[in-house]
Amino acid sequence: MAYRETEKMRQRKAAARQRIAECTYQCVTEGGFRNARITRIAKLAGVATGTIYRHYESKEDLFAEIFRLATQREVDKVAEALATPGSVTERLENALQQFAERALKGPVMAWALIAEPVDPKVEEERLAYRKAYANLFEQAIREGIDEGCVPDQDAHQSSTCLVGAIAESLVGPLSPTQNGQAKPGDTDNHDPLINTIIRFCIQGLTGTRR
Amino acid sequence: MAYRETEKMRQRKAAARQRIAECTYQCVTEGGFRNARITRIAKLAGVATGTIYRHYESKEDLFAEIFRLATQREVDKVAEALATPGSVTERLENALQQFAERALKGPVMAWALIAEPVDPKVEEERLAYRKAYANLFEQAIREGIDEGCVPDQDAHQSSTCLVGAIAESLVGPLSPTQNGQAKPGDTDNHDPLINTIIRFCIQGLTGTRR
DNA sequence: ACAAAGAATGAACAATGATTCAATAATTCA
DNA sequence: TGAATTATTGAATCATTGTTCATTCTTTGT
Repeated sequence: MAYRETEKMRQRKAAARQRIAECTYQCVTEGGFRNARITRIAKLAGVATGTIYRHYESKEDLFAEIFRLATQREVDKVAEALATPGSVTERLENALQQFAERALKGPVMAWALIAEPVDPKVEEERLAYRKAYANLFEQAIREGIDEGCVPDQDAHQSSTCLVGAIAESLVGPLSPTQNGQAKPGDTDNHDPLINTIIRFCIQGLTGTRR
Repeated sequence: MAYRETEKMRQRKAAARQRIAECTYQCVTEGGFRNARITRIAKLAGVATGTIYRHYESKEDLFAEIFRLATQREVDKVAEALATPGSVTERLENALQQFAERALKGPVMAWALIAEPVDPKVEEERLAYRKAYANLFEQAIREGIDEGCVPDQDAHQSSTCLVGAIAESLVGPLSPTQNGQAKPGDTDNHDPLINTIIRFCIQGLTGTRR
């Protein structure tokens, strides 16, 4: 016996894996999943294409992991906004705003996560994460119902509506067709859009004019 | 000169084109766009694969046409429901119900139209049709605002929220993963789901509890 | 019936990119 | 150092399907 994986090697491999993940993330950030080629990722990460397959079963697996990673960040932000002190409606408003603002700030990635056509395994992740969002909102709605500031309702269904309303509202502005060649000074003021979304959702939940 | 296209030929060609369209529609109804192979469609339609290319530029073009066709049917139904006599809210409720019921009755096609990952050209059609839905709802909302039964608001944004809420609510029940092997007596009662959607949307619009 | 023109055929082709794997390099430890 | 083991490489391979096109069959008008 003359070779046993040592700690140093383990770390080096972990670093390579991480670099691959980061470069994939970067590729997706730049052009979505469809345009992220394994060869391109490998080149970016400074490894051979084959090496990627020692770290990930397949392209779909790699993409699914990156999808999870990217979405989890967003889910965490929403969770954070919902965990803030304040009334349930305030917290929901914060969460929706957070979600929309972050999406509009990183439109390509947001579009990749929300609406880009993706491979089945990645689509599964998307489904799962939409549920994750819905669950967060659902919990907040439940609290609202308990506190009495939100009327009794099917919290799960309502949260789904909420996720749909915000996602759909963003698809237009995020779509690459629509977003084709962003104008140079494209710092559109999205506040009115965000405000309308928030109003619609809060009203939908509470049935109270605002 | 010895051959000139005659009326009979024109009709025969038109019939072939239509048969191709119908068979594509059927394939999509059975397994979505992804599983609809050109060869399968050709066999179903009783023509050679090459023949399909005398009628359509490419697979994407064919699929885009079928997408248009299928979605237009649904758009028409929604338009119909919105053109019914009654108050704006009643009509909106009818339209939402119509949309949801039809989707749940033909879940594979509905999923293909709403959420299945599709080729770019088809995705464009989807974007266009989502706008078509939104425009219909937008007009109704405008009428509501004029009539005074809906508070003043950005009708376009609101209609988008509305489309998103209903689409998202249906994605879960429609998704093939979730819908995997439908149980034999799968005539789930979807009324509660539909009612929640309607309530959320109408409240979102009007800010009035119901 | 026949020549001209077009339509239909479907096996072969092409394009795309993910994946493999034989060869090579690097690492470990006695 | 060198043998054993593992990691890396990247050009070649594979797999999947949409698309083409030389050939064959139909239609048409004289």
